[in-house]
Amino acid sequence: MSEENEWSEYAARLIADAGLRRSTPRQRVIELLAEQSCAITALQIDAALDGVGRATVYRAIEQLEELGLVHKVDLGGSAFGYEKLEPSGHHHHHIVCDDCGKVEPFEDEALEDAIHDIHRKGFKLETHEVTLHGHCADCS
Amino acid sequence: MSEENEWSEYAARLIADAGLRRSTPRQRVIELLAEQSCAITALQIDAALDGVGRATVYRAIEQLEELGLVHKVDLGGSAFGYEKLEPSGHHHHHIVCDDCGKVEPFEDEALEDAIHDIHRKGFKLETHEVTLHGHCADCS
DNA sequence: ATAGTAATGAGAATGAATCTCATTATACGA
DNA sequence: TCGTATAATGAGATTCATTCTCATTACTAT
Repeated sequence: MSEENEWSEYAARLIADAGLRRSTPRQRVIELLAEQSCAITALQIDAALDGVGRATVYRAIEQLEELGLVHKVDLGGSAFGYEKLEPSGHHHHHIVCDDCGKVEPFEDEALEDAIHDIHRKGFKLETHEVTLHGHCADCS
Repeated sequence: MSEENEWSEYAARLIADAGLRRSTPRQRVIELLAEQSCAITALQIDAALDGVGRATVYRAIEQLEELGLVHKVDLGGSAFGYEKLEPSGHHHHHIVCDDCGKVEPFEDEALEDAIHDIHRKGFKLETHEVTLHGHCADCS
């Protein structure tokens, strides 16, 4: 099974388990998010899905976030980006060019290890977000 | 010299080097940022400084950011936070409770080491931001 | 002191995100 | 399958952080 389908079926299951209905608009948001390999903004989703209202897009994202299916990331632009959270835990972080706004995903095992070694009394840690800032080759 | 004064004098120097004038409103923004031990929003700065216009606060922050004196952080709320960047490079990251919004700073040497070992071809890295998300003791 | 111009503040404008509420569609029991 | 309860939706209004405009003020160098 492709990773996209895996995630969207996983999402459908958690939605059902939460007692929410399987509505077409929400399903379309899920499928669009499933196709992305990196973050996408709420307004991009809204623009991509004709016939799905903006409010529905934001509501769907909010629910998916609460279920731990989607992660909000600040990529330096004017709007937030959202990306799916694989049930496997596999994920990437981002490098942002502060000049042109270009975003590139990256993965680093040592970084993940260091983060998982962090424990803070009184906090149950769930997710984390790492963003590296700098200048890309074109802007240097 | 206290760390606050160190930073605000460093900031004043970079402002001057950039050919900008030493204006009272901008100086007050710098001093307020210098006093903070963690992030503060633009509107909090605006509210704290009577007689300093909102536009001036945002403009000052923007300039300080460009000079590498201030760092913007997304702490999950509706507005961004800003905090001073010590010339020594000494800094902290943040743990956010996704339920109540509480923010706590933390430092971790192993994490910093792992980040400094990351190199990405075609990118000149400058700063980084790490945010851990979870639930605090009160919300668990 | 004065001229040149960076900087400011009040308020308007923008734009992402949220809210409202009348309408529609889904799930579930009969 | 039908009917009902109610979750979910969409259009548009609203909120609120941030940015822009522009006439006025105040640094700075001469």
